[in-house]
Amino acid sequence: MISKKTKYAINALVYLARENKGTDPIQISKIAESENIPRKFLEAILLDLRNAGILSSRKGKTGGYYLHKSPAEINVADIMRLFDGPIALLPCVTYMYYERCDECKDEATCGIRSVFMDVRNETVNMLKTATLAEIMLRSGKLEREKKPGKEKKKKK
Amino acid sequence: MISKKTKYAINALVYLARENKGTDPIQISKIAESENIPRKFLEAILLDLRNAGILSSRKGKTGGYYLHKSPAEINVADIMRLFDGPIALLPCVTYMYYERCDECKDEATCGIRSVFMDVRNETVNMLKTATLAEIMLRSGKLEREKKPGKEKKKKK
DNA sequence: TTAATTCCTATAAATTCGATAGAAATTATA
DNA sequence: TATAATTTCTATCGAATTTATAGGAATTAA
Repeated sequence: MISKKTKYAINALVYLARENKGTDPIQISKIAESENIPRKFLEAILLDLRNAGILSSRKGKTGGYYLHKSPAEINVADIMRLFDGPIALLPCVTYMYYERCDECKDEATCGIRSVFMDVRNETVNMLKTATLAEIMLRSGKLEREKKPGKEKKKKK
Repeated sequence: MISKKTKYAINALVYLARENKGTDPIQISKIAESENIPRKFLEAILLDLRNAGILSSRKGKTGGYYLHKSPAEINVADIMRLFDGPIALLPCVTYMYYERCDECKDEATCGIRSVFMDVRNETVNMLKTATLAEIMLRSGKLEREKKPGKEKKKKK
């Protein structure tokens, strides 16, 4: 399971991607209220995102947060790594934070490692594809499926 | 990351699958020593595996543990679920232990949920395929690749 | 009866998670 | 220049989880 921090972060980012039509930054309290995130907790999260170069901020009155990159450049894999650490399920199959399993006999021939290596690769691929842009696209699609509107369906 | 419990469990199971040529059960201490697992900790793990119907045991002198199912019927997904709970990364995309995200507005149109649903499906598929038999097969393959023996290579 | 084992219950230290409190620094604007 | 609204920083805290360990009861072969 991902942590609440990561979940809150993704929700906040999607909100910012959606709402940021104008150029004005959006305040913490507005995001917190809209996304049902504890105010003070969100504060720390946004700060981390800013220090990671994903968000920018303006201080003082009329201050707030806004995306530092385009929604297509921000992906879930990076957010998860920032708050929860490696995506891999075993320390011996991470790229960045590799650590040997102390109980392991021979890593090179470990069948367990081989399995979890495949899982990591597949998962990272999927989560890298999951950008804010992609997430918004999916919501849109789901909404259109939900209420079959008056527009002609192109599919099928 | 999976817990040490799960990692130890998988290692112990693979060991049992490999070693259990004869019919005699294998003792906790032997597994613990061979796989570098704290004795008392392993005790609890094996008990859980037994209660889950994956291992059987014999008590008293000459007692020990052995597989209750064939290596092809024991998969990593089940082991992970037993010790670490759901494989899904969000509570709203598990099959067995579904729980609504309290901060969520509309689950049916949630783009985040859609992404994590895909990830869960793919991961579960891979981990179900990862049986003890499959893990042993992979080790064998890796060993053959490591020391290119005298046998003719069939591949390429 | 003894020795060797699994089984059971209780506990404990260390770490992580989710969150809050309070005040300092910054900035627009009246 | 003063004020109000905001981000930023530091510190702390309780609860849950993880990773074990201790000690003895129950079981069984010899």
